[in-house]
Amino acid sequence: MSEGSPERERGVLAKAFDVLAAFEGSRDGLVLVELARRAGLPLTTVHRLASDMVRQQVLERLPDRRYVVGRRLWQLGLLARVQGGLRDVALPFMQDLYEATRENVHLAIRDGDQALYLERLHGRSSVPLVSRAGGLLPLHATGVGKVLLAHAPPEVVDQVIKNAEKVTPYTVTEPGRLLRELAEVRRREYARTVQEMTLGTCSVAVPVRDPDGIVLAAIGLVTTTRREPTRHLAALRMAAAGIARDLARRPGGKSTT
Amino acid sequence: MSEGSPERERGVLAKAFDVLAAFEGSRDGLVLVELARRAGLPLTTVHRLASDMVRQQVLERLPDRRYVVGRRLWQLGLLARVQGGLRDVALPFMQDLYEATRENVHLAIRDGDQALYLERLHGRSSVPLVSRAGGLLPLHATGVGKVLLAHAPPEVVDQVIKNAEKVTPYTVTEPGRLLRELAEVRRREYARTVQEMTLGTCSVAVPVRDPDGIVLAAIGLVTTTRREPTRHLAALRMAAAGIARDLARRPGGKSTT
DNA sequence: CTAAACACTTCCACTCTGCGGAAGCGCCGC
DNA sequence: GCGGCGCTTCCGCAGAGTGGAAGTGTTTAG
Repeated sequence: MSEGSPERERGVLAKAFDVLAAFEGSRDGLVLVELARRAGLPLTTVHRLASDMVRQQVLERLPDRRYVVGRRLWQLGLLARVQGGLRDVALPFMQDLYEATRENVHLAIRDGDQALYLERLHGRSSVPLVSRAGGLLPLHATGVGKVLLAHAPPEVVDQVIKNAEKVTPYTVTEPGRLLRELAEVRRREYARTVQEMTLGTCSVAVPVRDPDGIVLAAIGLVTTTRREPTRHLAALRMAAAGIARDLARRPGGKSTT
Repeated sequence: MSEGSPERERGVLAKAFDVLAAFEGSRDGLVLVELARRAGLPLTTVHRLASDMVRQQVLERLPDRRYVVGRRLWQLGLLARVQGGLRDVALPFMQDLYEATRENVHLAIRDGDQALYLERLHGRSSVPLVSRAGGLLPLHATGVGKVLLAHAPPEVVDQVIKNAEKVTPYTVTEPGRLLRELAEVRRREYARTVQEMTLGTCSVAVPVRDPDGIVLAAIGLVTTTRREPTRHLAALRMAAAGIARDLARRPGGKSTT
């Protein structure tokens, strides 16, 4: 294969996960030929792998020939305690925050040069967003992302700034401006964005720290531009402090990553 | 292999999912030898498979040699829209229900002869429980389970009743008594249990129906025995009706399973 | 109505991946 | 120092997995 890695990299298992990864850009499932195309594998190979995974209930084949990710993968995925179970500790505080504000509530961690959303709470009256649990969004264009970036190692900051692209016309991508923003985030301990990820929305986010003061995650709110999110700053900080407190109280005390 | 199924069943993929399944009974991760034992596979085979899955970030190996399920599997698992995305539709209603009652809120579907929990919401003051999202519990011993069982095909009811075992001394397992309870659940459209799954707790659950009236899921509350859960019946029914209404409004209109 | 396009299934000769017991290493407890 | 435990590496080879080709069935366009 052309990946420049050990040729044993492309065994059955690797191919199976290529197939599963193909669903990441999909909303409504994929027919076999499209699945093969996205996975970058021959049709027959994908046919066989997909059939095996349907048998395992990892994939499901709908009557209209589309494949979707199956419940078995969902069940197995839930066995993961991402960031040491941070999501489970944070969830009650996120619920409190949702109740208090009725806005979208996000919890995210840094995953390389992106923000990985651990959870998103929202109500039926919350502004619709592109974020979802398990999803990745740019660090430079989101509130939680800016908090995470502000506390990232310098090489990550350099990489993100070098590759920063506009998502909306308002997305800040100029290196100098971004660096000043990140310094401001560290100084005042919160980030605020206006229409940088989605037009019509703005956000505010604060860091969640471990007992050693290391920033593990960011928690944030997203509202419409008609509602100023920083008025919820006190509530956000209370939620972040509560999460930090409960993390400190746990036997392990620290995350496993 | 001795499974009596097609011999191709035991390929690499099947073994890999055997390995992942081994984590289902685990809380704190597994060392290699324990993983091999639980997966029922030779040590060398599991070593190779586990190393491949670590490379894929599907598993993670901790400094103390334990393996845990990794964030990649979590991310891929979240691509599944179990029961057609029912959880996502139901979540705002579950949040409302949690706010109104401050108790554990469950959403479950029937998975063969067990209850599969799609989501569980709880606060820091809610009574601790064994249930978790992605987990399975017996149909005959839980509130949501009894609702699901009451609306299951007769062969499922027969199987569950035949195999019913006590989880606590209060678990109802006598066939006649169970059948009468299920008839009562159908008549009054809710189930109530007292200490059948966990001592000190009781529960109430109601059906969630699709536009054709088919019971898709059950939503329920679990409280301590000191707090009568049926006083929340009206709130539960409102939540179930709201979920049903939103399900009916969706383009697909129906679940995909 | 017909042809083209598309999605999918099955075949099968062949390659090379994946197999797992054995041997050996390192660490820990007694 | 020894035994037990967890883990890593080796390696010959059997058969699992490969994928292009051919064929089937359905849908779409003219």
